[in-house]
Amino acid sequence: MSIASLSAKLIRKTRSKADGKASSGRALQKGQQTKMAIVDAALGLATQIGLEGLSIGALAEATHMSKSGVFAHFGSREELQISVIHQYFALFERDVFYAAMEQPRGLPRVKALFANWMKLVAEEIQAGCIFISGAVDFDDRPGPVRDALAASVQTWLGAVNRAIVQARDTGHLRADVDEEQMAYEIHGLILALHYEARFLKKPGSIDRANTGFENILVRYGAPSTS
Amino acid sequence: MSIASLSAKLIRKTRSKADGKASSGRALQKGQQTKMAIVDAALGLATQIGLEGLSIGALAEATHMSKSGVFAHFGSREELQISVIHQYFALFERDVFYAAMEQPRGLPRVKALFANWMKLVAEEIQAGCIFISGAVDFDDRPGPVRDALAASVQTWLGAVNRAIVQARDTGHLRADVDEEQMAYEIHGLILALHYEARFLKKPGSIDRANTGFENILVRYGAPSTS
DNA sequence: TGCAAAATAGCACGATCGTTCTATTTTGTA
DNA sequence: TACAAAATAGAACGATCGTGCTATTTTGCA
Repeated sequence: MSIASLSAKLIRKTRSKADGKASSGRALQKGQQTKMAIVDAALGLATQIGLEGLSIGALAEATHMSKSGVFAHFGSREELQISVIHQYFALFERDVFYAAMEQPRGLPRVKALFANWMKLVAEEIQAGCIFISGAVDFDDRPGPVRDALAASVQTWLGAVNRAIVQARDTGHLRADVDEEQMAYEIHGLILALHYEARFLKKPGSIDRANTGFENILVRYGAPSTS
Repeated sequence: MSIASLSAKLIRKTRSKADGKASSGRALQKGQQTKMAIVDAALGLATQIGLEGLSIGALAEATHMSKSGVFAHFGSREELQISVIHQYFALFERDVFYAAMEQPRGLPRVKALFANWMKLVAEEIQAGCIFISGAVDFDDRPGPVRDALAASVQTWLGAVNRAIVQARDTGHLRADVDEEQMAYEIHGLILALHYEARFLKKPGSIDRANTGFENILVRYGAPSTS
């Protein structure tokens, strides 16, 4: 719910053009369509070569447009990168967050969040995850891109924390569970999957991440539950 | 031991110039000195902006040399990056691996490996770790740089695995411990520390990593031991 | 102390980058 | 259908990149 409203705000901010010229009633739509197509292509490129490696020239070639034609939709490379981040966030929200919200509160929802997260990152062993690569690209570079990326990640991690708290309050987890600690350990399993599977190409990493999650559940699970 | 011999091989390969001209008995040394100074400066730059962000121009400015003067020592940017990787590996080996080898085999050594690793990464919250940033930079780009980086990381993770096996054989860990699984979970704790502390600037991450390690020890520790 | 070799500097190259400016084409409506 | 606005293209800019080529300086030994 709160992750949704925040995401809506982010997307709205992206849609509005940077310049302050009030659009005089006219509502053309062709531009919006191609802009969406460009952002989609940009997301595809960014997952492979990272947000930093994303260049307008390569993006123009991928979309069969001119550099200036692509550029005009964003006004700056930073704005393009931010659009990509918001697009990825929306995708992440749909496939991981909302899909898990169909499960009842408590342990089932926590399990679903992790399972969906795993599924996405497992696909990203081939494609790359901009929440992870972007963190490295921008961990030392302040600015609006970094802010947008950190905000998206923190929103997501906050959702994980809330699900853990609910599971604790429902009695599915031990009463003394520190949700930040549990979320931290889960986050580590995901990051290790991306590192060992994507970079080191080590087989069996997915199983190890799942086993790690089961170990965490055993440790933090309420005595009554398995 | 084996991590040492491999490291020696890597360093030797770096020292030898790329061209095949047999140096005719003469043994000048000034060049080696400045080359080491350049590599040190390059390592400092690379930890901040990453191996990919490392440029010869910036490095020349940092060392008060000309671009071509710096370049001549390596012959290519890739060779420079590889030299930086080997330099970082040697540093890592000294501060983390060898320092832990002073502890007796078994649980003490495993604990020391993690503690030293934590100490280094905790310092790198400010500086950045090229084993982590490099993994993102090169996870989709084959070549000698990627190979050198992956080889260094795998050597290190192999050392961790061996220490875990020793601890299991010594009876300090449960007999059914899967060393790959335990090393994976430890690796995740380190990666989450780098991510949450360096990128998200979230306080308390160091404590969470240490708590996570204690949790792992409780789960995998032999029943007789604490 | 001279002299060859090594080390360093200076300069220029092609390529790519983000960005700006000015046409030209396309779009949606009055 | 005409017309203004929006969308796109084209060309050029300054900057930076890695790299090669050619001086010039520095080094270490005979």
